Amino acid sequence: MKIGELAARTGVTTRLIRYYEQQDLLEADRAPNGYRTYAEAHVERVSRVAGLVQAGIPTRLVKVLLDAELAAARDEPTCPREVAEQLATELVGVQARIDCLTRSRDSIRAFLRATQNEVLLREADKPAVAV
Amino acid sequence: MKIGELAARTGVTTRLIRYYEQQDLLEADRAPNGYRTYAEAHVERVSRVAGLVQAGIPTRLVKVLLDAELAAARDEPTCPREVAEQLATELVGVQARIDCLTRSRDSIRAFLRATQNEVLLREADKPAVAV
DNA sequence: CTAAAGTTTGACACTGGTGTCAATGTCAAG
DNA sequence: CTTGACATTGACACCAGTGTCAAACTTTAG
Repeated sequence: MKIGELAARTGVTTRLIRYYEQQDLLEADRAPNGYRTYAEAHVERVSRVAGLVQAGIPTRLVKVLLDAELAAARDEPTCPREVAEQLATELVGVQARIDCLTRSRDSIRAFLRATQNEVLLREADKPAVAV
Repeated sequence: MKIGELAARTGVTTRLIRYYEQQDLLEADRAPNGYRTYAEAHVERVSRVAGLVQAGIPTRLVKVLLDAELAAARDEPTCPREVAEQLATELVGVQARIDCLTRSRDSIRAFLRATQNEVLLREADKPAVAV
């Protein structure tokens, strides 16, 4: 699939897809004509990247995270001490973000509930198409 | 307490505290000499603000979120339909971020576990001083 | 009284993530 | 072959969040 389709399927602009590639978060094969070509797996990847970036993780770290994820997937026991420590550090940062967001989510819910707007809640909770 | 102390206690630079105030996320009383003075409650508030901003919520929205939180605290049934809808929208965004981060957190954990770095995990999990 | 530390406002500047535009190339449909 | 949709690269630009520095004032310590 070409970049346009990938963009459409992920809701991420082509501009950003190229940017992420430039930041080394993505790799793309090239068709003989120079066009980038993507496989199914890239849809997921792009969504994840965009999600993390939107959640305030700088691209540099997104790379580290996703790389570790890959390494784990095909369990490579190789892990330079230093990388592990960096991840551990990052872990607490991520957890802090989660806690903070969770708290806000809960207050938003409480607020909507308290103001007779449960209707909106139902709508918001269902999808869960999150990546 | 003055801005310096507040900064020390929250780990947020004075620069940012002033910035947040300028963005209308914070209010500060002024001592006769012009110095900003803060109450205990501000420690919490500043931490929350910084946390949300770090989690990728733009300051404009942070204001909306925290305002709703306050309103809910002293249950004001007042809630312009429009605000409720904005919050509902924001809610799904927040939830998406949470899901994405949670997923990454779990993979980091799995990775560290898989590479015999449990030691680091213990360290990272304990504190939970999150705000 | 003086020196050091803290505060105030304001300005300049940088970085990272994005939008947008331009010039050029490729491909598919009429 | 021409037209229109989509790709490519590269540049310019913008905004938000931060850092940092400067000049002036206040307060605290010695």
